[in-house]
Amino acid sequence: MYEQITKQISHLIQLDIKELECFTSKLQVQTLKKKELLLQEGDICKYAYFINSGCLRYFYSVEGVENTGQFFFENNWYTDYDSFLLGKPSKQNIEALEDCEIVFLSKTDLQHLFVEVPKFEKFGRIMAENAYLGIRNKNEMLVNQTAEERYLTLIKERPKVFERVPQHYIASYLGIKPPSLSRIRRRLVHK
Amino acid sequence: MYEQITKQISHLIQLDIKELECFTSKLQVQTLKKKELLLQEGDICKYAYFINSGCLRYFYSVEGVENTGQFFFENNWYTDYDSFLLGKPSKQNIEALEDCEIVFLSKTDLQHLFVEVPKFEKFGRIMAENAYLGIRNKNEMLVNQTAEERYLTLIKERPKVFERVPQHYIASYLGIKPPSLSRIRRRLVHK
DNA sequence: CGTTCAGTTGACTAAGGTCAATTCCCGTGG
DNA sequence: CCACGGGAATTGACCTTAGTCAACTGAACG
Repeated sequence: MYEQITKQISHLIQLDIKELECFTSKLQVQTLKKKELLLQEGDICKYAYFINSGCLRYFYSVEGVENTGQFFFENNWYTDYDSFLLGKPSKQNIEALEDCEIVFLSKTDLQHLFVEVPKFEKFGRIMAENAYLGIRNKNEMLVNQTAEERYLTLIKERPKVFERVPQHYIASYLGIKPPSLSRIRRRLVHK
Repeated sequence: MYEQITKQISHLIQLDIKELECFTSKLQVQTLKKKELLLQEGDICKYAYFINSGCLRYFYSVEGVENTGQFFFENNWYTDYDSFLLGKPSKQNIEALEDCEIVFLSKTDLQHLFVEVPKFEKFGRIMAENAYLGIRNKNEMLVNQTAEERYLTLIKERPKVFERVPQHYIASYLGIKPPSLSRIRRRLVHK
């Protein structure tokens, strides 16, 4: 159940059996069917989620239009850090794109962990740093590249996304509508 | 010299005189003239910068076009976290928009600090969390709002920016060109 | 088989970009 | 004190890109 997550943690910080046990005792597991929501807009995000298997996306829903921010696959963490840190209602929805097994850790348990085993502060820092790097990367993509360049970057760097995610979600991730993605694809094959 | 920064730190973590001294002993100061660069694209960002006075922006330069990411004023930290954390060349330029006094802390000193005074791990985590929240906020603005909405949000939430920053930088921050910002402004007064 | 939904395509629209001319603002030096 | 120079901001004419809407195709599933 917790092999993947403990493997990752051990890679990050040196822990003895007892400390590791203290960590895993705080974990919970849940499964999700495809299309189910792990978090809904308006909820306060009280957990950090680790994907054992499956695939998630988060999206904003603005005036009925969905705006996909990112896709996450197995062995990755995700949480709406904004809501999680500040304890305010989330603007995001987190949805299963496939059936998923999710391990999760509550904010209060994480805070206890920081006190009981201060080494976990480092874990907390690295989580935050990774969250930063992820959104920063997405941001640079949106700001510095054209839609076509973003598409090419995604194909090159994360071809897996195209194998596991429907194209209208990819369009939304790229910041365009499905017809535009179609046209970009057509332009590119005709070159 | 270090009053502002120590005040901020003390607010974050409980430190005795000796620990605080350990921190300040690692700080350095530098001044910048308006338009000077604190960091140039291609450099590896080895420092975290705290603004004692003045105002900075960071921007990307892509095919000769500048792309402003954010403005920072006194009593705020900034660093190119991507370059800082990963030790890779920065894609950003950090420029003084006014004459500045900058306090800075090197990455190696920060790492020593984490070892000498582990409480500073918390400081590191909060720095990363804030960096995340900042870019996350900017990203949501770009992704969920139209150019006009972004302009109105900026006026409402950070009117100071309009008092201290030339409009062509603001346009670039909003993700548009100066003529477009001009037209948005005109449309709005005629309503 | 028929329903449903993703993906594509065409015709048209809208938002923002580009380029160039003009005006405004401000600092500097005669 | 005023005139000039230069960059910032505005404006107009035109262009490019993506969005919208609707029709159509095709594959998936019950």
